[in-house]
Amino acid sequence: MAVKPNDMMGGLAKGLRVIEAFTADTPRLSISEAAEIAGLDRATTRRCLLTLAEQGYCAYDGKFFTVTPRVLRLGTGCLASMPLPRIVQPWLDQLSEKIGQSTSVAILDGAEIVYVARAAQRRVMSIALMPGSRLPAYCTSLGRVMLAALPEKQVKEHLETQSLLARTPYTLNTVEAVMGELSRVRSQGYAAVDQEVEPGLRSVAVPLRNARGTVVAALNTGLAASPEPMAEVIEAYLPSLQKVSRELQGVLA
Amino acid sequence: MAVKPNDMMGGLAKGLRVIEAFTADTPRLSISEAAEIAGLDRATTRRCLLTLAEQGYCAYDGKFFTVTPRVLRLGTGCLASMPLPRIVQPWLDQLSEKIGQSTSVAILDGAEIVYVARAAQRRVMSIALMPGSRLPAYCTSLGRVMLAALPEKQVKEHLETQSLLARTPYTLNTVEAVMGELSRVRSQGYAAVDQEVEPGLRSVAVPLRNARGTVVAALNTGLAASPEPMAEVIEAYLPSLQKVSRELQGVLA
DNA sequence: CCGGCTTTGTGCGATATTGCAACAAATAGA
DNA sequence: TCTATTTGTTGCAATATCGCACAAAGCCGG
Repeated sequence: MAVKPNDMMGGLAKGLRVIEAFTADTPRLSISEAAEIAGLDRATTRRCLLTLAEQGYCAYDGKFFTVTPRVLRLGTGCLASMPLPRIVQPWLDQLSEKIGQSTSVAILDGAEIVYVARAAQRRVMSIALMPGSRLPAYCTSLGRVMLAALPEKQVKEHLETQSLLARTPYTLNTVEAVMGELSRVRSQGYAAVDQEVEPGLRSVAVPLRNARGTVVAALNTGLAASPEPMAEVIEAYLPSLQKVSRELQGVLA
Repeated sequence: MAVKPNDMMGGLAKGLRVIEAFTADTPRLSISEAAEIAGLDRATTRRCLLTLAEQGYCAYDGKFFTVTPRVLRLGTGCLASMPLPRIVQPWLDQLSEKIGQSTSVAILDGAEIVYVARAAQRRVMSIALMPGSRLPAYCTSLGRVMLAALPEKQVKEHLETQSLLARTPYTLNTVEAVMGELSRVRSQGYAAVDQEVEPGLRSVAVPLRNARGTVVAALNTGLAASPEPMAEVIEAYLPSLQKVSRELQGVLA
Protein backbone atom coordinates (compact mmCIF):
# COMPACT_ATOMS: atom_id res chain seq x y z
CA MET A 1 0.00 0.00 0.00
CA ALA A 2 1.91 2.94 -1.33
CA VAL A 3 -0.37 5.80 -0.41
CA LYS A 4 -3.01 5.48 2.22
CA PRO A 5 -5.99 7.72 1.68
CA ASN A 6 -6.24 9.19 5.15
CA ASP A 7 -2.53 9.95 5.36
CA MET A 8 -2.66 12.72 2.81
CA MET A 9 -3.78 16.30 3.06
CA GLY A 10 -5.13 17.49 -0.21
CA GLY A 11 -5.52 21.02 1.03
CA LEU A 12 -1.84 21.40 1.79
CA ALA A 13 -0.74 20.03 -1.55
CA LYS A 14 -3.14 22.39 -3.30
CA GLY A 15 -1.97 25.38 -1.31
CA LEU A 16 1.62 24.71 -2.22
CA ARG A 17 0.69 24.52 -5.88
CA VAL A 18 -0.93 27.90 -5.50
CA ILE A 19 2.22 29.36 -3.94
CA GLU A 20 4.27 27.97 -6.80
CA ALA A 21 1.97 29.70 -9.24
CA PHE A 22 3.73 32.92 -8.27
CA THR A 23 6.86 33.15 -10.38
CA ALA A 24 9.04 35.87 -11.78
CA ASP A 25 6.79 36.01 -14.85
CA THR A 26 3.59 36.07 -12.86
CA PRO A 27 4.20 37.91 -9.61
CA ARG A 28 0.68 39.33 -9.36
CA LEU A 29 -2.24 36.98 -9.77
CA SER A 30 -5.99 37.26 -9.58
CA ILE A 31 -7.94 34.34 -8.21
CA SER A 32 -8.83 33.07 -11.67
CA GLU A 33 -5.29 33.35 -12.96
CA ALA A 34 -3.90 31.50 -9.98
CA ALA A 35 -6.58 28.84 -10.39
CA GLU A 36 -5.66 28.46 -14.04
CA ILE A 37 -1.94 28.10 -13.36
CA ALA A 38 -2.35 25.80 -10.40
CA GLY A 39 -4.98 23.77 -12.19
CA LEU A 40 -7.47 24.04 -9.38
CA ASP A 41 -11.07 25.10 -9.00
CA ARG A 42 -11.56 28.84 -8.54
CA ALA A 43 -13.36 28.33 -5.26
CA THR A 44 -10.54 26.21 -3.87
CA THR A 45 -7.89 28.59 -5.12
CA ARG A 46 -9.70 31.46 -3.50
CA ARG A 47 -9.76 29.65 -0.18
CA CYS A 48 -6.04 28.92 -0.50
CA LEU A 49 -5.18 32.51 -1.27
CA LEU A 50 -7.34 33.89 1.52
CA THR A 51 -5.68 31.48 3.92
CA LEU A 52 -2.23 32.46 2.71
CA ALA A 53 -3.13 36.11 3.04
CA GLU A 54 -4.49 35.58 6.52
CA GLN A 55 -1.26 33.84 7.51
CA GLY A 56 0.82 36.65 6.08
CA TYR A 57 2.29 34.80 3.12
CA CYS A 58 0.31 36.81 0.60
CA ALA A 59 -0.86 40.36 0.27
CA TYR A 60 -4.26 41.10 -1.23
CA ASP A 61 -5.26 44.47 -2.60
CA GLY A 62 -8.82 43.39 -3.30
CA LYS A 63 -7.97 42.39 -6.83
CA PHE A 64 -4.55 40.82 -7.03
CA PHE A 65 -2.49 38.68 -4.74
CA THR A 66 1.26 38.94 -4.33
CA VAL A 67 3.55 36.85 -2.20
CA THR A 68 5.23 38.58 0.72
CA PRO A 69 8.78 38.16 2.01
CA ARG A 70 7.32 35.85 4.58
CA VAL A 71 7.24 32.99 2.07
CA LEU A 72 11.01 33.16 2.12
CA ARG A 73 10.83 31.62 5.55
CA LEU A 74 9.52 28.47 3.96
CA GLY A 75 12.35 28.04 1.55
CA THR A 76 15.24 29.75 3.17
CA GLY A 77 14.68 28.15 6.48
CA CYS A 78 15.86 25.18 4.50
CA LEU A 79 18.62 26.98 2.66
CA ALA A 80 19.91 28.24 5.98
CA SER A 81 19.55 24.77 7.43
CA MET A 82 21.74 23.32 4.74
CA PRO A 83 25.29 23.48 5.97
CA LEU A 84 26.53 23.47 2.39
CA PRO A 85 26.22 27.19 1.61
CA ARG A 86 27.90 28.21 4.82
CA ILE A 87 30.71 25.77 4.37
CA VAL A 88 31.48 26.57 0.78
CA GLN A 89 31.10 30.35 0.87
CA PRO A 90 34.59 31.14 2.23
CA TRP A 91 36.21 28.83 -0.31
CA LEU A 92 34.15 30.38 -3.03
CA ASP A 93 35.16 33.90 -2.07
CA GLN A 94 38.80 32.97 -1.93
CA LEU A 95 38.72 31.11 -5.22
CA SER A 96 36.84 33.91 -6.88
CA GLU A 97 39.39 36.43 -5.75
CA LYS A 98 42.30 34.24 -6.79
CA ILE A 99 41.13 33.58 -10.31
CA GLY A 100 39.36 36.90 -10.76
CA GLN A 101 36.14 35.31 -11.99
CA SER A 102 32.69 34.57 -10.62
CA THR A 103 32.29 31.21 -8.95
CA SER A 104 29.18 29.33 -7.92
CA VAL A 105 28.05 26.20 -6.17
CA ALA A 106 24.82 24.49 -7.13
CA ILE A 107 22.92 21.35 -6.26
CA LEU A 108 20.63 19.25 -8.41
CA ASP A 109 16.85 19.22 -7.97
CA GLY A 110 15.34 16.91 -10.53
CA ALA A 111 16.27 18.21 -13.96
CA GLU A 112 17.22 21.64 -12.64
CA ILE A 113 20.20 23.06 -10.84
CA VAL A 114 19.72 25.35 -7.86
CA TYR A 115 22.40 27.85 -6.97
CA VAL A 116 23.18 27.68 -3.28
CA ALA A 117 26.17 29.98 -3.04
CA ARG A 118 27.94 32.40 -5.29
CA ALA A 119 30.86 34.79 -5.30
CA ALA A 120 30.39 37.33 -8.03
CA GLN A 121 33.15 39.30 -9.64
CA ARG A 122 31.84 40.81 -12.82
CA ARG A 123 28.40 40.37 -14.17
CA VAL A 124 28.82 38.19 -17.24
CA MET A 125 25.36 36.75 -17.52
CA SER A 126 22.35 38.76 -18.41
CA ILE A 127 20.38 36.67 -15.95
CA ALA A 128 20.87 37.76 -12.38
CA LEU A 129 21.93 34.59 -10.64
CA MET A 130 21.62 34.34 -6.94
CA PRO A 131 21.20 31.61 -4.36
CA GLY A 132 17.92 29.90 -5.16
CA SER A 133 18.08 30.67 -8.85
CA ARG A 134 17.35 27.75 -11.14
CA LEU A 135 18.57 26.75 -14.56
CA PRO A 136 18.04 23.55 -16.53
CA ALA A 137 20.77 21.01 -15.83
CA TYR A 138 21.28 19.70 -19.37
CA CYS A 139 22.93 22.84 -20.76
CA THR A 140 24.94 24.08 -17.79
CA SER A 141 28.39 22.98 -16.69
CA LEU A 142 27.17 22.62 -13.11
CA GLY A 143 24.25 20.52 -14.21
CA ARG A 144 26.27 18.24 -16.46
CA VAL A 145 28.78 17.45 -13.77
CA MET A 146 25.98 16.38 -11.46
CA LEU A 147 23.98 14.55 -14.11
CA ALA A 148 27.14 12.65 -15.06
CA ALA A 149 27.25 11.26 -11.53
CA LEU A 150 23.74 9.82 -11.79
CA PRO A 151 22.77 6.42 -13.21
CA GLU A 152 22.18 6.74 -16.97
CA LYS A 153 18.62 5.51 -16.61
CA GLN A 154 17.74 8.27 -14.21
CA VAL A 155 19.42 10.91 -16.36
CA LYS A 156 17.38 9.78 -19.33
CA GLU A 157 14.18 10.13 -17.32
CA HIS A 158 15.14 13.65 -16.29
CA LEU A 159 16.05 14.67 -19.79
CA GLU A 160 12.81 13.30 -21.16
CA THR A 161 10.64 15.20 -18.71
CA GLN A 162 11.69 18.53 -20.10
CA SER A 163 12.06 20.05 -23.51
CA LEU A 164 15.71 20.44 -24.42
CA LEU A 165 15.50 24.01 -25.59
CA ALA A 166 18.26 25.32 -27.83
CA ARG A 167 19.01 28.41 -25.80
CA THR A 168 21.80 29.38 -28.19
CA PRO A 169 23.00 28.01 -31.54
CA TYR A 170 25.58 25.95 -29.62
CA THR A 171 23.20 24.28 -27.18
CA LEU A 172 23.12 20.49 -27.31
CA ASN A 173 19.41 19.79 -27.56
CA THR A 174 18.89 16.11 -28.11
CA VAL A 175 18.94 13.43 -25.48
CA GLU A 176 21.61 11.56 -27.42
CA ALA A 177 23.94 14.55 -27.74
CA VAL A 178 23.65 15.38 -24.05
CA MET A 179 24.12 11.76 -22.99
CA GLY A 180 27.21 11.58 -25.16
CA GLU A 181 28.62 14.74 -23.63
CA LEU A 182 27.85 13.37 -20.17
CA SER A 183 29.95 10.30 -20.79
CA ARG A 184 32.81 12.55 -21.76
CA VAL A 185 32.25 14.60 -18.60
CA ARG A 186 32.27 11.39 -16.60
CA SER A 187 35.62 10.29 -17.95
CA GLN A 188 37.23 13.76 -17.81
CA GLY A 189 35.99 14.54 -14.35
CA TYR A 190 34.84 18.02 -15.32
CA ALA A 191 32.41 19.78 -17.63
CA ALA A 192 33.18 22.66 -19.97
CA VAL A 193 30.35 24.56 -21.59
CA ASP A 194 30.89 27.13 -24.31
CA GLN A 195 27.94 29.47 -24.84
CA GLU A 196 25.21 26.87 -24.50
CA VAL A 197 23.27 28.67 -21.79
CA GLU A 198 23.66 32.13 -23.13
CA PRO A 199 25.68 33.73 -25.90
CA GLY A 200 28.99 35.03 -24.63
CA LEU A 201 29.12 32.86 -21.53
CA ARG A 202 31.53 30.03 -20.91
CA SER A 203 31.92 27.93 -17.81
CA VAL A 204 33.92 25.10 -16.34
CA ALA A 205 32.59 22.94 -13.52
CA VAL A 206 33.85 20.17 -11.26
CA PRO A 207 31.90 17.93 -8.90
CA LEU A 208 31.98 18.36 -5.13
CA ARG A 209 32.05 15.05 -3.29
CA ASN A 210 31.46 14.28 0.34
CA ALA A 211 33.75 12.16 2.44
CA ARG A 212 32.15 9.01 1.09
CA GLY A 213 32.82 10.08 -2.48
CA THR A 214 29.22 10.85 -3.41
CA VAL A 215 28.70 13.87 -5.62
CA VAL A 216 26.63 16.27 -3.53
CA ALA A 217 27.04 19.50 -5.49
CA ALA A 218 29.09 21.17 -8.18
CA LEU A 219 31.44 24.10 -8.32
CA ASN A 220 32.04 26.24 -11.37
CA THR A 221 33.47 29.42 -12.71
CA GLY A 222 31.76 31.43 -15.39
CA LEU A 223 33.52 33.82 -17.69
CA ALA A 224 33.01 35.86 -20.80
CA ALA A 225 33.63 34.15 -24.11
CA SER A 226 36.80 35.24 -25.86
CA PRO A 227 38.71 34.33 -29.02
CA GLU A 228 41.06 31.99 -27.17
CA PRO A 229 40.21 28.31 -27.49
CA MET A 230 38.22 26.64 -24.75
CA ALA A 231 41.17 24.34 -24.02
CA GLU A 232 43.21 27.28 -22.76
CA VAL A 233 40.39 28.44 -20.53
CA ILE A 234 40.13 24.99 -19.06
CA GLU A 235 43.86 24.82 -18.53
CA ALA A 236 43.77 28.18 -16.79
CA TYR A 237 40.96 27.53 -14.33
CA LEU A 238 40.45 23.80 -13.93
CA PRO A 239 43.39 23.20 -11.58
CA SER A 240 42.11 25.84 -9.12
CA LEU A 241 38.61 24.40 -9.21
CA GLN A 242 39.91 20.89 -8.66
CA LYS A 243 42.04 22.07 -5.78
CA VAL A 244 39.02 23.55 -4.00
CA SER A 245 37.02 20.43 -4.75
CA ARG A 246 39.68 18.27 -3.11
CA GLU A 247 39.96 20.54 -0.10
CA LEU A 248 36.22 20.49 0.41
CA GLN A 249 35.91 16.75 0.14
CA GLY A 250 36.73 16.07 3.76
CA VAL A 251 34.42 18.81 4.99
CA LEU A 252 31.17 17.99 3.25
CA ALA A 253 28.59 15.67 4.74
CA MET B 1 -17.16 40.00 8.47
CA ALA B 2 -13.46 39.74 8.96
CA VAL B 3 -12.92 36.03 8.48
CA LYS B 4 -15.57 33.77 7.12
CA PRO B 5 -15.35 30.19 8.31
CA ASN B 6 -15.53 28.44 4.98
CA ASP B 7 -12.99 30.75 3.36
CA MET B 8 -10.11 29.33 5.31
CA MET B 9 -8.14 26.14 4.85
CA GLY B 10 -6.89 24.91 8.16
CA GLY B 11 -4.87 22.17 6.55
CA LEU B 12 -2.80 24.57 4.51
CA ALA B 13 -2.03 26.85 7.42
CA LYS B 14 -0.99 23.85 9.47
CA GLY B 15 1.20 22.47 6.73
CA LEU B 16 3.03 25.75 6.42
CA ARG B 17 3.69 25.80 10.13
CA VAL B 18 5.16 22.35 9.79
CA ILE B 19 7.46 23.51 7.00
CA GLU B 20 8.59 26.41 9.12
CA ALA B 21 9.46 23.98 11.89
CA PHE B 22 12.52 23.10 9.83
CA THR B 23 15.18 25.65 10.63
CA ALA B 24 18.93 25.81 10.69
CA ASP B 25 18.89 24.53 14.27
CA THR B 26 16.45 21.74 13.55
CA PRO B 27 16.99 20.48 10.02
CA ARG B 28 16.02 16.89 10.80
CA LEU B 29 12.75 16.27 12.60
CA SER B 30 10.80 13.24 13.69
CA ILE B 31 7.02 13.40 13.62
CA SER B 32 6.81 14.11 17.33
CA GLU B 33 9.46 16.82 17.23
CA ALA B 34 7.79 18.55 14.32
CA ALA B 35 4.44 18.33 16.09
CA GLU B 36 5.96 19.84 19.20
CA ILE B 37 7.56 22.76 17.34
CA ALA B 38 4.55 23.44 15.15
CA GLY B 39 2.19 23.10 18.08
CA LEU B 40 -0.02 20.62 16.28
CA ASP B 41 -1.43 17.20 16.97
CA ARG B 42 0.92 14.39 16.07
CA ALA B 43 -1.60 12.76 13.78
CA THR B 44 -2.06 16.00 11.87
CA THR B 45 1.66 16.65 11.72
CA ARG B 46 2.20 13.17 10.39
CA ARG B 47 -0.32 13.74 7.62
CA CYS B 48 1.34 17.04 6.76
CA LEU B 49 4.78 15.50 6.60
CA LEU B 50 3.62 12.54 4.54
CA THR B 51 1.91 14.92 2.15
CA LEU B 52 5.01 17.08 1.91
CA ALA B 53 7.13 14.00 1.31
CA GLU B 54 4.75 12.75 -1.33
CA GLN B 55 4.91 16.10 -3.09
CA GLY B 56 8.69 16.11 -2.95
CA TYR B 57 9.17 18.91 -0.46
CA CYS B 58 10.44 16.56 2.21
CA ALA B 59 12.54 13.44 2.32
CA TYR B 60 11.71 10.67 4.77
CA ASP B 61 14.14 8.00 5.82
CA GLY B 62 11.58 6.13 7.87
CA LYS B 63 12.55 7.99 11.01
CA PHE B 64 13.38 11.60 10.25
CA PHE B 65 12.13 14.15 7.79
CA THR B 66 14.30 16.72 6.06
CA VAL B 67 13.29 19.41 3.64
CA THR B 68 14.50 19.07 0.08
CA PRO B 69 15.73 21.80 -2.27
CA ARG B 70 12.28 21.76 -3.75
CA VAL B 71 10.98 23.98 -0.95
CA LEU B 72 13.15 26.71 -2.40
CA ARG B 73 10.65 26.95 -5.21
CA LEU B 74 8.15 28.27 -2.72
CA GLY B 75 10.34 31.06 -1.47
CA THR B 76 12.33 31.98 -4.48
CA GLY B 77 9.34 32.42 -6.67
CA CYS B 78 8.90 35.42 -4.44
CA LEU B 79 12.51 36.50 -4.40
CA ALA B 80 12.67 36.26 -8.16
CA SER B 81 9.33 37.97 -8.55
CA MET B 82 10.53 40.92 -6.57
CA PRO B 83 11.98 43.33 -9.03
CA LEU B 84 14.05 44.84 -6.24
CA PRO B 85 17.00 42.43 -6.28
CA ARG B 86 17.40 42.66 -10.02
CA ILE B 87 17.20 46.40 -10.01
CA VAL B 88 19.62 47.01 -7.20
CA GLN B 89 22.21 44.36 -8.02
CA PRO B 90 24.11 46.40 -10.63
CA TRP B 91 24.22 49.43 -8.35
CA LEU B 92 25.37 47.24 -5.51
CA ASP B 93 28.16 45.71 -7.56
CA GLN B 94 29.34 49.09 -8.72
CA LEU B 95 29.16 50.64 -5.26
CA SER B 96 30.94 47.70 -3.73
CA GLU B 97 33.76 47.96 -6.21
CA LYS B 98 34.03 51.72 -5.78
CA ILE B 99 34.28 51.72 -2.01
CA GLY B 100 36.02 48.37 -1.73
CA GLN B 101 33.60 47.02 0.85
CA SER B 102 30.67 44.61 0.96
CA THR B 103 27.28 46.14 0.34
CA SER B 104 23.80 44.73 0.90
CA VAL B 105 20.17 45.54 0.38
CA ALA B 106 17.54 44.22 2.77
CA ILE B 107 13.83 44.57 3.36
CA LEU B 108 11.84 44.38 6.56
CA ASP B 109 9.66 41.41 7.45
CA GLY B 110 8.11 41.99 10.84
CA ALA B 111 10.93 42.41 13.33
CA GLU B 112 13.49 40.86 11.04
CA ILE B 113 15.45 42.04 8.07
CA VAL B 114 15.77 39.84 4.99
CA TYR B 115 18.74 40.25 2.70
CA VAL B 116 17.60 40.44 -0.90
CA ALA B 117 20.82 41.31 -2.66
CA ARG B 118 24.44 41.51 -1.77
CA ALA B 119 27.80 42.30 -3.31
CA ALA B 120 30.54 40.74 -1.23
CA GLN B 121 34.11 41.92 -1.18
CA ARG B 122 35.83 40.46 1.83
CA ARG B 123 34.23 38.31 4.43
CA VAL B 124 33.97 40.39 7.57
CA MET B 125 31.17 38.61 9.29
CA SER B 126 31.42 35.12 10.65
CA ILE B 127 27.84 34.57 9.56
CA ALA B 128 27.50 33.79 5.89
CA LEU B 129 24.95 36.27 4.67
CA MET B 130 23.14 35.65 1.45
CA PRO B 131 19.86 36.60 -0.15
CA GLY B 132 17.16 35.22 2.08
CA SER B 133 19.26 35.39 5.24
CA ARG B 134 17.59 36.98 8.23
CA LEU B 135 18.82 39.01 11.15
CA PRO B 136 16.91 40.86 13.87
CA ALA B 137 16.15 44.43 12.88
CA TYR B 138 16.82 46.13 16.22
CA CYS B 139 20.58 45.67 16.21
CA THR B 140 21.44 46.05 12.54
CA SER B 141 22.00 49.24 10.60
CA LEU B 142 19.70 48.02 7.83
CA GLY B 143 16.99 47.19 10.32
CA ARG B 144 17.20 50.48 12.19
CA VAL B 145 16.89 52.53 9.06
CA MET B 146 13.70 50.72 8.16
CA LEU B 147 12.30 50.65 11.68
CA ALA B 148 12.89 54.40 11.88
CA ALA B 149 10.51 54.85 8.95
CA LEU B 150 7.67 53.05 10.72
CA PRO B 151 5.13 54.57 13.12
CA GLU B 152 6.53 54.45 16.67
CA LYS B 153 3.60 52.39 17.86
CA GLN B 154 4.28 49.66 15.34
CA VAL B 155 7.99 49.65 16.12
CA LYS B 156 7.22 49.17 19.78
CA GLU B 157 5.03 46.19 18.96
CA HIS B 158 7.78 44.64 16.90
CA LEU B 159 10.39 45.21 19.56
CA GLU B 160 8.19 43.73 22.23
CA THR B 161 7.52 40.53 20.31
CA GLN B 162 11.14 39.51 20.45
CA SER B 163 13.82 39.32 23.08
CA LEU B 164 16.39 42.05 22.56
CA LEU B 165 19.42 39.86 22.90
CA ALA B 166 22.75 41.51 23.68
CA ARG B 167 24.70 39.89 20.89
CA THR B 168 27.84 41.81 21.88
CA PRO B 169 28.72 44.07 24.83
CA TYR B 170 27.79 47.05 22.65
CA THR B 171 24.30 45.89 21.64
CA LEU B 172 21.45 48.17 22.64
CA ASN B 173 19.08 45.75 24.28
CA THR B 174 16.23 47.68 25.83
CA VAL B 175 13.18 48.99 24.02
CA GLU B 176 13.93 52.49 25.29
CA ALA B 177 17.54 52.51 24.11
CA VAL B 178 16.59 51.26 20.67
CA MET B 179 13.68 53.70 20.36
CA GLY B 180 16.03 56.51 21.32
CA GLU B 181 18.56 55.46 18.72
CA LEU B 182 15.79 55.21 16.14
CA SER B 183 14.81 58.83 16.68
CA ARG B 184 18.41 59.79 16.07
CA VAL B 185 18.43 57.67 12.91
CA ARG B 186 15.25 59.38 11.81
CA SER B 187 16.72 62.83 12.15
CA GLN B 188 20.14 61.95 10.67
CA GLY B 189 18.72 59.99 7.77
CA TYR B 190 21.12 57.10 8.26
CA ALA B 191 22.08 54.47 10.80
CA ALA B 192 25.56 53.61 11.99
CA VAL B 193 26.13 50.47 14.03
CA ASP B 194 29.42 49.70 15.72
CA GLN B 195 29.84 46.06 16.69
CA GLU B 196 26.30 45.49 17.91
CA VAL B 197 25.58 42.50 15.70
CA GLU B 198 28.92 40.85 16.00
CA PRO B 199 32.30 41.82 17.45
CA GLY B 200 34.52 43.44 14.88
CA LEU B 201 31.75 44.42 12.51
CA ARG B 202 30.65 47.96 11.76
CA SER B 203 28.06 49.09 9.29
CA VAL B 204 26.38 52.17 7.89
CA ALA B 205 22.96 52.09 6.27
CA VAL B 206 20.66 54.46 4.41
CA PRO B 207 17.02 54.01 3.46
CA LEU B 208 15.92 53.28 -0.11
CA ARG B 209 12.75 55.13 -1.05
CA ASN B 210 10.44 54.65 -3.97
CA ALA B 211 9.24 57.46 -6.18
CA ARG B 212 6.54 58.35 -3.67
CA GLY B 213 9.10 58.68 -0.91
CA THR B 214 8.12 55.54 1.00
CA VAL B 215 10.99 53.59 2.50
CA VAL B 216 10.89 50.19 0.77
CA ALA B 217 14.31 48.79 1.64
CA ALA B 218 17.71 49.72 3.02
CA LEU B 219 21.22 49.75 1.67
CA ASN B 220 24.33 49.31 3.76
CA THR B 221 28.01 48.67 3.76
CA GLY B 222 29.67 46.48 6.33
CA LEU B 223 33.30 46.71 7.26
CA ALA B 224 35.79 45.49 9.81
CA ALA B 225 36.11 47.50 13.01
CA SER B 226 39.29 49.55 13.26
CA PRO B 227 40.85 52.06 15.70
CA GLU B 228 39.59 55.02 13.73
CA PRO B 229 36.48 56.66 15.14
CA MET B 230 33.10 55.76 13.71
CA ALA B 231 32.64 59.35 12.55
CA GLU B 232 35.43 58.97 10.03
CA VAL B 233 33.97 55.74 8.72
CA ILE B 234 30.63 57.45 8.27
CA GLU B 235 32.27 60.36 6.52
CA ALA B 236 34.09 58.00 4.21
CA TYR B 237 31.16 55.88 3.08
CA LEU B 238 27.91 57.71 3.76
CA PRO B 239 28.10 60.02 0.72
CA SER B 240 28.47 57.08 -1.66
CA LEU B 241 25.57 55.26 -0.05
CA GLN B 242 23.39 58.35 -0.21
CA LYS B 243 24.29 58.88 -3.84
CA VAL B 244 23.12 55.38 -4.75
CA SER B 245 20.00 55.84 -2.67
CA ARG B 246 19.14 59.02 -4.58
CA GLU B 247 19.83 57.41 -7.94
CA LEU B 248 17.62 54.47 -7.10
CA GLN B 249 14.74 56.59 -5.89
CA GLY B 250 13.26 57.14 -9.31
CA VAL B 251 13.62 53.51 -10.26
CA LEU B 252 11.94 51.73 -7.35
CA ALA B 253 8.25 50.96 -7.27
C1' DC C 1 15.13 -10.73 28.18
C1' DC C 2 12.05 -7.96 30.55
C1' DG C 3 9.22 -4.15 32.07
C1' DG C 4 8.62 0.85 31.72
C1' DC C 5 8.80 4.73 28.53
C1' DT C 6 8.63 7.11 24.30
C1' DT C 7 7.30 7.33 19.60
C1' DT C 8 4.63 5.91 15.66
C1' DG C 9 0.47 4.17 13.47
C1' DT C 10 -4.85 3.43 13.30
C1' DG C 11 -10.15 3.59 14.01
C1' DC C 12 -13.75 6.55 14.42
C1' DG C 13 -17.35 10.12 15.36
C1' DA C 14 -17.40 15.06 15.01
C1' DT C 15 -16.18 18.58 12.15
C1' DA C 16 -14.19 21.06 8.18
C1' DT C 17 -13.23 21.13 3.30
C1' DT C 18 -14.27 20.08 -1.62
C1' DG C 19 -15.91 21.13 -6.00
C1' DC C 20 -20.01 21.70 -8.42
C1' DA C 21 -23.40 24.67 -9.83
C1' DA C 22 -25.90 28.77 -9.45
C1' DC C 23 -25.65 33.52 -8.75
C1' DA C 24 -23.77 38.32 -8.50
C1' DA C 25 -20.54 41.62 -9.80
C1' DA C 26 -17.32 43.47 -12.64
C1' DT C 27 -15.39 44.05 -17.28
C1' DA C 28 -15.18 44.17 -22.17
C1' DG C 29 -17.00 44.69 -26.60
C1' DA C 30 -20.19 46.19 -29.99
C1' DT D 1 -26.06 51.63 -23.66
C1' DC D 2 -26.85 46.98 -23.63
C1' DT D 3 -25.23 42.31 -24.00
C1' DA D 4 -21.68 38.74 -23.67
C1' DT D 5 -18.07 37.11 -21.04
C1' DT D 6 -15.20 36.71 -17.44
C1' DT D 7 -14.42 36.83 -12.49
C1' DG D 8 -15.61 36.55 -7.69
C1' DT D 9 -18.74 34.63 -4.14
C1' DT D 10 -22.03 31.48 -1.87
C1' DG D 11 -24.99 27.18 -0.74
C1' DC D 12 -24.77 22.55 -0.28
C1' DA D 13 -24.25 17.49 -0.31
C1' DA D 14 -20.38 14.38 -0.81
C1' DT D 15 -16.17 13.69 0.96
C1' DA D 16 -11.86 14.29 3.50
C1' DT D 17 -9.66 15.76 7.64
C1' DC D 18 -9.28 16.47 12.86
C1' DG D 19 -7.84 15.02 17.08
C1' DC D 20 -8.83 11.92 20.58
C1' DA D 21 -8.07 7.39 22.44
C1' DC D 22 -5.90 3.30 21.90
C1' DA D 23 -2.74 -0.36 19.75
C1' DA D 24 1.77 -1.42 18.06
C1' DA D 25 6.51 -0.87 17.72
C1' DG D 26 10.92 0.67 19.18
C1' DC D 27 14.19 1.96 22.76
C1' DC D 28 16.71 1.60 26.92
C1' DG D 29 18.50 0.58 31.51
C1' DG D 30 18.84 -3.07 34.39
